[in-house]
Amino acid sequence: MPSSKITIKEIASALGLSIATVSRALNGSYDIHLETKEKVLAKARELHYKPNIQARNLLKRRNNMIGVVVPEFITFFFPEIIIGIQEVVNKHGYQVLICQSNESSSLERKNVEMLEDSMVEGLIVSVTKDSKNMDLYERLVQDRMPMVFVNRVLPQLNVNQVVIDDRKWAFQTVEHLIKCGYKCIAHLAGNPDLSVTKERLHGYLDALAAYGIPVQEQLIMYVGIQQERAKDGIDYLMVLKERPDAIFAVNDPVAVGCMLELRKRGLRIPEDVAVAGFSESPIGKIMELTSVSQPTFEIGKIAAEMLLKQIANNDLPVETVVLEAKLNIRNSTLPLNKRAH
Amino acid sequence: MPSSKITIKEIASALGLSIATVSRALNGSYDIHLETKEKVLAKARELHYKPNIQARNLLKRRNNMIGVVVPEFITFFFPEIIIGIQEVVNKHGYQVLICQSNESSSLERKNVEMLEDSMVEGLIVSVTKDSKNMDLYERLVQDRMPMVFVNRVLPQLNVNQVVIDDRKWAFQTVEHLIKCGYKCIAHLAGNPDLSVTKERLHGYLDALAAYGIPVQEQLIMYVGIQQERAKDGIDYLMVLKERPDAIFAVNDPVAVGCMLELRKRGLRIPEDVAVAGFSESPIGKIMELTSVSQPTFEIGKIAAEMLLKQIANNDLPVETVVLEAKLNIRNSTLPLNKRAH
DNA sequence: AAAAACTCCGTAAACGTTTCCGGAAATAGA
DNA sequence: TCTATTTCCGGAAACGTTTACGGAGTTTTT
Repeated sequence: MPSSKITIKEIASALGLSIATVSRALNGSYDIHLETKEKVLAKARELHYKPNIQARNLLKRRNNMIGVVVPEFITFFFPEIIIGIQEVVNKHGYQVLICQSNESSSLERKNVEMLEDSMVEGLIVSVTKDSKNMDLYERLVQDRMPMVFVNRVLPQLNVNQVVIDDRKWAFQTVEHLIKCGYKCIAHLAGNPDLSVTKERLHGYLDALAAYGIPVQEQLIMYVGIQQERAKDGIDYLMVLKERPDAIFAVNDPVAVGCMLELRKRGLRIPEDVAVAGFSESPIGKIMELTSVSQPTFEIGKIAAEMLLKQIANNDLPVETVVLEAKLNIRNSTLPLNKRAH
Repeated sequence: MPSSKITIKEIASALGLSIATVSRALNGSYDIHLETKEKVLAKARELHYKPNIQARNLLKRRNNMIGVVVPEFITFFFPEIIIGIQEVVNKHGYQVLICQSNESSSLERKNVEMLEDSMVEGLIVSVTKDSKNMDLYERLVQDRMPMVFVNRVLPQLNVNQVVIDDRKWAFQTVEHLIKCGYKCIAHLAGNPDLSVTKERLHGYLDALAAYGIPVQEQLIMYVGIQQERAKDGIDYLMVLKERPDAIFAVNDPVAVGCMLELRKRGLRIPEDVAVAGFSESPIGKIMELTSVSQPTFEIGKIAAEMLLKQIANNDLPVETVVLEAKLNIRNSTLPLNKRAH
């Protein structure tokens, strides 16, 4: 019963030893007689001794914790990244404090400050969709807080990053649409301040340019990144004089929203309108949505490794790691000759 | 730049005060001259002073952390519960250490032990599908660790729980199928050791009994709780002499797996086979799956409140809270007269 | 046989706080 | 003016560890 009150001191007095000897017995094996070491270990087991890591941490000026801040963890994406992170850091004796900012930059700020107060040794961050806390992160960089940004980054910030080449993969996706014979390709973009929004839009424009297709401003609409926002995009696109025959959405939720909305209107996918997404999701897969899959676990693992390295040596040069991705083609986009008519 | 090294001592010597006064100035307002208090606060701001909570925690013998162990957090279910938990505990200055056991009871054990070593003040747990760590939790109960179990519980354990009445809602779901006119209702059950498996099976049997339908053992199959496992169930059920015209699945993933597998075989839902799930998921909703929705956020919130109460007073009687749920009827189950033929 | 080296252990300081206790100075009461 | 009270502050202990230092006892070296 007196389980949580057992300290090194109790063991010492129970055995007529000093706390120093007990500590040595429990930790290493230097300067300690084997016999007394075993006596101590036995007594520790008997009393259900658990070391107080807070005391240890205080002394060593660390706490074996890192913080993770993500915009949400309802969908599979960030949870998978987090699992990757945990897999790596747990092996090194670290625990992870996970915060979700619910896409609110003020909550994000609060979370980061809470983690700072908790004295985490480092931070892995993916910012909210409005990316508003530049000042906060600038201060943290200045205060030399080890940090790694993943997926949604702040390009202006000189800090470690783990990303994929959103621009390149957006290019490939749109190129695929072009090669399928789609003539009028719209883009539903995300929140304008988001790094991934800009990159993917860039890739879309690159592809059009590469194939000599003139850009039509009216085919680009910023709808955000949530499924429910797709309706606005469809409402708008479907009444254009020149109606698009394909849509490249900024991500899978929006693409899925498009598919549901198009179906509601009795339009066939891909015969009437093709749809492609980004950051392949389980739902997208089930709905046969063409999309780019990201190496989520890998992102987490790499980010964690970079962070641990930086914690160990805070003078390492800042690094950006770009991971590979993959375009998975499914029935939401098909070449002309394979489409039913 | 000397940001993280500023202690109360630095402030004291910079101002020619004792650390005691500085501490008083920073904390409360007793026994302190207003003027010196303000001087201290100003200096603290100037030096970017951040209190060392580890030292404080050591002294106060707490650490403002609780642990959460869930079997997974890839799907929406547990993340939503976790958000509910965080919302409550953050308000009380607590942080949450989140662990996922990946449905492995040995990893679950490791996680719990890690959390114990981290000296969390309490634990919220949902066990893995094989529910194997009874001894561990018994010890924790004996050691008076504040704990609340959610969703997947250990009924033999005398500990706080937050659940829904799985049996009742399974009953209602199957009753709905019966009232729709389905004559041969199969049940794909989860892992046999899981509390929810047993309860939902119970509800299924209750409903059959209530409507005088004889139980047919061959219509019940334990397939587990994962989407991929649904194929086994369909493979088996679809070759029975008396083929079922409705399936009640233990949860949404299995139900979704059924729908996909049935579609592959060209069977129509619900005309050829109806499908109902449990614990409504976003994917299920999109696929028009009839299911029981659980109040996930609420589960988290209530569990957190119970845990905080128990942390504050460890002598409270053990309690089981049963929350309401809701049966949402969709196109995967339709009454005879509404089905297309 | 004395000096040197090695084993093993205890003392005490340190990590950064909070808080009890006592005391000096200032104010109040008589 | 002298005592009683109040206001404000410093000293020091405590939380549970780890570890540098020194020293007693034993073993090895010369």
